[in-house]
Amino acid sequence: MGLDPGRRSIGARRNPDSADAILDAAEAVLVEAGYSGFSIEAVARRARAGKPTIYRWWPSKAALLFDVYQRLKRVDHPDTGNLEDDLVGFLKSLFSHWRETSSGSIFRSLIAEAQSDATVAAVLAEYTKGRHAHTGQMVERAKARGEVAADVDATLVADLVASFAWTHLLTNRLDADETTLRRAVGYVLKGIEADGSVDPAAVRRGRRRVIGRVTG
Amino acid sequence: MGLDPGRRSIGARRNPDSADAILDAAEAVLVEAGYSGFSIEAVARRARAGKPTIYRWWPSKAALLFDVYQRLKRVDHPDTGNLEDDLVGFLKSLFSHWRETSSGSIFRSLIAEAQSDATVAAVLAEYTKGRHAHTGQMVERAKARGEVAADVDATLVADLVASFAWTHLLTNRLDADETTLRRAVGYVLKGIEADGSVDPAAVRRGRRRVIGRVTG
Amino acid sequence: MGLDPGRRSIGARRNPDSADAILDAAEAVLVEAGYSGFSIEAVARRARAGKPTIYRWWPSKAALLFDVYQRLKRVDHPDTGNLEDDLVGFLKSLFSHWRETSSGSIFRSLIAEAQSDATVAAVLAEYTKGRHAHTGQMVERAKARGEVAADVDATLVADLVASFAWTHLLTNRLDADETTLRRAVGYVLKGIEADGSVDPAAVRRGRRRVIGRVTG
Amino acid sequence: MGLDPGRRSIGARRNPDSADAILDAAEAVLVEAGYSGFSIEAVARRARAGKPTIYRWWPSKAALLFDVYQRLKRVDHPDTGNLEDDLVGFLKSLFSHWRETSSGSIFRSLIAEAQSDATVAAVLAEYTKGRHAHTGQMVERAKARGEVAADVDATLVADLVASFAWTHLLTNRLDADETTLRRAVGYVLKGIEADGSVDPAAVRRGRRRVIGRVTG
DNA sequence: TGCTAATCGAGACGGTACGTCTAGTCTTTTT
DNA sequence: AAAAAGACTAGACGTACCGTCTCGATTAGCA
Repeated sequence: MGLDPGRRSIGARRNPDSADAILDAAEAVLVEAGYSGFSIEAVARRARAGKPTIYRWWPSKAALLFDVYQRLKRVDHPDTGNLEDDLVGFLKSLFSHWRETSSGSIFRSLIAEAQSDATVAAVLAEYTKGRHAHTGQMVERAKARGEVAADVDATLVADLVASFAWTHLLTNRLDADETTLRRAVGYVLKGIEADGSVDPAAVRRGRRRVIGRVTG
Repeated sequence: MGLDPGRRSIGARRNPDSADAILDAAEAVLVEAGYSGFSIEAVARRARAGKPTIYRWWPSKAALLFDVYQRLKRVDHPDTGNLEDDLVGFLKSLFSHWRETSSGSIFRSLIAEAQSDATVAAVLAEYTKGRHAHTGQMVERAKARGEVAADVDATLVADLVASFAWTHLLTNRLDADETTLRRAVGYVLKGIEADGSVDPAAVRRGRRRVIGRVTG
Repeated sequence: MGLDPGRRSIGARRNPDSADAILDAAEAVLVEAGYSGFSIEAVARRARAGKPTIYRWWPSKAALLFDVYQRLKRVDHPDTGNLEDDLVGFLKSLFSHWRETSSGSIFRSLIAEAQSDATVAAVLAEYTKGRHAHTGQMVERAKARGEVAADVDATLVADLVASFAWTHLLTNRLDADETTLRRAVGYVLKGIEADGSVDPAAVRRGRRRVIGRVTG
Repeated sequence: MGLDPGRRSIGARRNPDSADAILDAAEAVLVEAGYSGFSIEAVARRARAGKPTIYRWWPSKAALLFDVYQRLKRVDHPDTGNLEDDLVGFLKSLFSHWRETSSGSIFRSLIAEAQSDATVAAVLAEYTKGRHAHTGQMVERAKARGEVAADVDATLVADLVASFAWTHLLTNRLDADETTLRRAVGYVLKGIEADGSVDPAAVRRGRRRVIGRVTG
């Protein structure tokens, strides 16, 4: 861990060991004590760092959280050649990433922090926008393949999907199974109206229930 | 406001004036100082109430927030006889309610609070579940009318729609115009696939089977 | 003890059971929790009485302490026919009374209380004056027997002896053995005994009154 | 007063300005509001100091009182070459010191505090012991001069004299005139002189007039 | 090589809020 | 009329953090 007791200044420039020790400590504190126990004071104690050292490099609690999150965040947007699988795969990997690393706790904390700190909110908004654009590319690829209507707002679709993920994170429902994720994605992709025509469950069972507008 | 300086005990039972003054003060503090400035101490000061009086009736900051929210929350689930209009109307009224009253700030704060306090998280989860069930009834009505496939998971649809609302609240995007809301609802209702008619299984097998609007 | 759970009002007059229960509880609280844990609140809880009931009959914490003390205080001023034995006996019985009942704690508390409450101080002063007069009677009896010079200030002697007792109480030194008490009394006595020989007043007037054992 | 608004940390060590401001404030609060109005909160307000700064250096209310008292306490034990004058002088200077500075209030408070806090009691006991030893030296000097019998317990004499002072402090009787003090001291002294028969006035003149047990 | 400047751990500082405790007052209900 | 019950405002308790500050030590890079 970053508990290097003899860590000192390395001269008139940032000591990367300190930065690492602080990020390590921040993650550890968050995991062990939760967001409510996460304080600059606790991180400094854990990292054997002076508080000013933290404040020098991270202006706020959230900035620190953000860096910790960035260090962990590696969610790929798969390209299976099929939008449903892309989206389900994205949600699955995001959920499991949030569940199995500390990144879930961190991101929750970040969202919470944004509710009381406007600058954090701005940063989070910016970040979210970027992520939506990124996720939206899966939809754009589907458009290019002709899977999806050309006038569909890819960012809005990304927003719908990401929103679903966010709220499940925020309400401790990251244990959703693949069936539920696939069903949710299916609703966005194919709709739920009676003559939207495909029953996803039926489809999965290998049968089709044609419901409407079928003639002859 | 509730700044009744002469408020006293009314005997060995709860004084509703005090309760009101505290809820009023809580709302005012939240509006004026934001979630970061929202403290029991500040509420007590504003309400001219003793802290123990607050703690006697609300075990936590969140419990107080919750009551303040409940006092304001009046979002109806319209019954227009048409699911799209129902859902768009629901989102519109929810967004404007959050935008135009303090309930938006309060609910954001509540979600934030839930991230650091497990009991709040539990209460919020319970509440959310109830709201989803309620919203899901719009879908159930549509099912009954035959608008929506019988095996659609109404709660999941409600989840999708509510998630969209939550994230817009949490990221300061309550200014979404009706067009955007209608489009988002439309995606869930009708799907986004090119002609609403792709058999995903087929796609998964690399082929496309046109299933709808098939003539002859 | 006074923990009668079903005690009720007995109508439009003071309920002696309540008074007793309160005094019992006050004593018990003082013994169990010490002066720092002694509060009207705690006494009310212990006595299963309402705080107003206590305040109705005892205007202050000290008034209650005083009554509790009075209930216990039974220190006799022995008359052995010899002043030294009288005073030593008095101190012995006072020390053991303070040591072996709760009255020591109570009186200490009373003195402490008097330091922050002027009305208590006044009551205590009055009480002390009365006790000194009482104790002084032992000296007066000795005067009558000719043991002590006629112009000795009996109250001042009582003051000296009582002061010794007070400070030993206040500094947890009630374990003084009889030898010490007798020695202390002895120091005071030999100066006032009829043949202790010098009349201080006379000395101050520049004259000497030889009192005893002078020959030639 | 100590109302230095810009007082700040001077690095990772105690700021003597803060300490002074706090001691000043403590004394002022005690003088102005009395012991009942003396709270750490009030001292912090008065000193413009944070409560934790006070608690960092003084573990309890009493520790603070003690330091304030120590700052003021300058009672000399005079050496007039005559024990009576030494003791009367000591009492006179102690009484006037207690009367004319705030040290009287402070010491009273300290004694009161000791009645509810065992650690304070211990400190006070230690302090008292030290003072008695100190005062006892006046008696020891008198022994060396042959004024006092060799087997007299100097500490016990000091105890008797100090007890008299304490109780007068605790019962608002610091207005005792010199005659009373001299009489009280006289009572104790005449009993401890070498043969119970010295004329103090004569001693003061440097001569000893044997008055008792004189033969032929 | 010696000086300057930035960085480090450390921890004190003035503050604010926490959640609990007690003070003393008040009113209703019960006897 | 008095007791029980318990709510009320008020404010102190001692603790945890906040974000800022100053210190003395350390070391890179410039002179």
